Amino acid sequence: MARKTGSNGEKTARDLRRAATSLFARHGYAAVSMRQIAQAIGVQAGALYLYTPDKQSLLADLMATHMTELLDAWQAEADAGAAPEDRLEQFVRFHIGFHAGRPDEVFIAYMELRNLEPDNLALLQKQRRAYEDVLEDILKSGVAAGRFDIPDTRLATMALIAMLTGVTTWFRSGGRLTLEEIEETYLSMVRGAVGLT
Amino acid sequence: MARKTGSNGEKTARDLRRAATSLFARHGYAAVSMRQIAQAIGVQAGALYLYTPDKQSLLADLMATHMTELLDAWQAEADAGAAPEDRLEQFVRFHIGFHAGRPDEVFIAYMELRNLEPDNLALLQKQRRAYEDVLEDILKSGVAAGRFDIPDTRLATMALIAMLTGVTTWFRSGGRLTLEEIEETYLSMVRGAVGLT
DNA sequence: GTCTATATTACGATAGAC
DNA sequence: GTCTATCGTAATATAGAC
Repeated sequence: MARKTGSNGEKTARDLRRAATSLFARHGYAAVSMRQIAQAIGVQAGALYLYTPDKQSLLADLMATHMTELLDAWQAEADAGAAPEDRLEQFVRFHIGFHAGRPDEVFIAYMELRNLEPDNLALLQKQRRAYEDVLEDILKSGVAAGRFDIPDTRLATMALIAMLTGVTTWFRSGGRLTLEEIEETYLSMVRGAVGLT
Repeated sequence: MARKTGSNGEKTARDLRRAATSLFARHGYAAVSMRQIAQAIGVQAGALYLYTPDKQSLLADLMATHMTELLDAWQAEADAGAAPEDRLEQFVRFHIGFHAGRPDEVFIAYMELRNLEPDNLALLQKQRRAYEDVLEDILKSGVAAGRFDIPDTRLATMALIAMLTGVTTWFRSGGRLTLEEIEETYLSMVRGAVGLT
């Protein structure tokens, strides 16, 4: 009971982020008004400005938070000492699992880059690049160990991330395939694509 | 000289489509105003309504035209009688080549679905599905012929199209790699992913 | 912390002159 | 075919009461 009666700030702050994430993903940042967000959480539009200095900062914060969580989650479970093929498998499972559980955040992180102002865009591109480098490092180590057959690790990185991230555009929990089945299929395609026998 | 002096309608109509395509791709449909489009082609905002009944129709028309051109272009060069692995190669080269030459249209076709009104969305999803079926038919024929090793052709279709379309997000003519080099690399990754030896 | 009220600006679309 | 002018609406953001 850290908060006073009638004071709802922390809950409203959480609701705001959740509502904005959902609305931005569904309709796009530019198409969503502050009034819509306010209505979704049951406050007046003016009250939103207690929690964010402006609409742009809200978008930038949602995107940066998502990328930070992504990078932290990987750091927490990565095993840098494992063999390249095992690290690749771990990455594929991690990427699909993490992204499938956050379809709205992923959608925003990929679709709303163009609505970020320059400073915010620069930060996000740095974070994306750091995540791409995670996979590229794995591919490089596999090539160095003679386990992977990849002419250009940068190109393969972009290709594989695009393939894996695409899952979020059509995956729905409870659909035709379980996440485990999808992971298996994608893993075998990724293995084939990098030339693992 | 089919047109009268001082009459510029056909050129303006072309300019309108080109400017709208560029602006929608760069900033997003919802973020672009009719005034911006008008300014880009040097007319007043009101004049745009001589060429489109409204902003939504303009978007829907651009997207449907792109998909129609994509499907027609494939029909014009597809060789349905060839062996599965040859048809797959042809599709990969076609897809990369066609999409790399139209980055703005591709961007819009994938990003602005959520801004289409229901009737327009239904048409576009039908067209997308038809294009996805092109690849899935190839994969199915390869599986039937014992040439491809694919547990789920629908899943593989979505994965491969996501991978191939991703090229447009970073490919720039004159960059580090030529389109031919990219085609070769992607082709070898696709071959591996479908289990072609 | 949330409210009402409002300043300011911009939007999509239309009317009618030329 | 394009213009100017404008209607009606809605946007972001702020001010100040409670």
